[in-house]
Amino acid sequence: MNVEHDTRTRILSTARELFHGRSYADVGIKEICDLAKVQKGSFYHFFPSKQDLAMAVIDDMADDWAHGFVAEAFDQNLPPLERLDYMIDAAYYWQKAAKDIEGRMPGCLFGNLALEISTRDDVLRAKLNAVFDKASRRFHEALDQAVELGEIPPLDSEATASAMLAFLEGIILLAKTRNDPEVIRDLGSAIKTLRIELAHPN
Amino acid sequence: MNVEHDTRTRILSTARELFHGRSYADVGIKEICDLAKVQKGSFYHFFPSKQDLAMAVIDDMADDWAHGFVAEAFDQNLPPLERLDYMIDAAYYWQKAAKDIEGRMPGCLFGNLALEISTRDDVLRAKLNAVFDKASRRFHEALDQAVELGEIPPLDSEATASAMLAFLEGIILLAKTRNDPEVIRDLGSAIKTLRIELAHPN
DNA sequence: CTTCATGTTGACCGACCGGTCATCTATGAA
DNA sequence: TTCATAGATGACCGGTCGGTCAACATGAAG
Repeated sequence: MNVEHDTRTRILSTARELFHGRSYADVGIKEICDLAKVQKGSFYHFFPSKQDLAMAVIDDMADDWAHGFVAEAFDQNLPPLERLDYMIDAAYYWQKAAKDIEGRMPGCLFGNLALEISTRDDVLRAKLNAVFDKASRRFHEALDQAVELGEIPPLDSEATASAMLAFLEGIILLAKTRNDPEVIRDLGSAIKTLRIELAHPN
Repeated sequence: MNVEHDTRTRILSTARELFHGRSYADVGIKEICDLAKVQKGSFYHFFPSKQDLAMAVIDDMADDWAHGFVAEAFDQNLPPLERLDYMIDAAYYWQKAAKDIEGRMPGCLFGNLALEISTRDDVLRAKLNAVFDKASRRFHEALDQAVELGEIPPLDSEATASAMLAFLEGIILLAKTRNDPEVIRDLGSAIKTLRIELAHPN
């Protein structure tokens, strides 16, 4: 067992929770250490800086995400268009659960961090961008398959995929501002109506 | 002339710029004072706390916004559906101008603040929510008029309006993460395809 | 038994945080 | 001329920030 990395893991998951629930700037290293029951010197043994911690947190969350409900939602056995609904549902239930427990909607960690730090830290911005790109590719794939199966007419699937991801982030943003996860369900159904036509192949 | 309020105005516009370009937590009162050429004591003469400053900044920006290009975009003389494109265009040009000057996309001040502080400060959250509500009403009105004019079939105009606002915020978020204002134009066109049907009137 | 790497401890650093306050100045009305 | 008020000044507060460091514990390899 990775007892050797237990401390690191504890730091990581504590930081993830705190960053997600509040913000990057608002959470101090001391607070993370206290909650994770780790000494400050130990922290800096594993993470050279707060920025490095943020990088690790993003990686960690992106992994859990990709192998968790995103993998479920974009299951190849599901009809492509149903995957979109599944993704919305997953976001809804996640945020609802969080709100039921903590009383407030944390929103999407990636979206939160992106808006908070992408003007200040280009490295973190690039990393978050990569996460979004990867997510966008899932939508892209689903759309291409839907076209192949004749479920929808041909369209600019790459741009539409990005638009769908943007819409997902947007409704989570709005839901968080309203502190009401139901917004995700109420508006989320519209994701399938989004559509960007193929450019004229002049 | 309001020389009497010149100091206050300088604080306000400086804070607005800094909050918009970076974040709430990352900008200190000292920095605002230095840039606005105001003494700290003077600052606290006008604003009881940083939170009050944020409130004022949001009000200030919301005013400029409502009377500025939002008023233009949602001009009653424009065909309803064109207003949507106009709004996307306005967002695009604004962000592009900002990037050309400062090298980075600040995104939407309201969206930025909403994700950063709405889990920590319910008063500010409520204020931002009100701003979004007001913006949503413009979309709502445009949609209702489009239905009236027979330009689009009847739909749940209120929910669709919210979805459109969410989409706008979402593409700005994605564009900011990519640091590329073109994203707004490329994806923005899809806003008109968003559609939420009326609930079954069983 | 020694060596060395991995990890732990907690005191410590300078800088900065949001916020306070006594003091001073400028203005305009009585 | 007096007086009240609005505003400006900058030193000061306790606390926290991200980060450093030398000393120490542990355990496996030689």
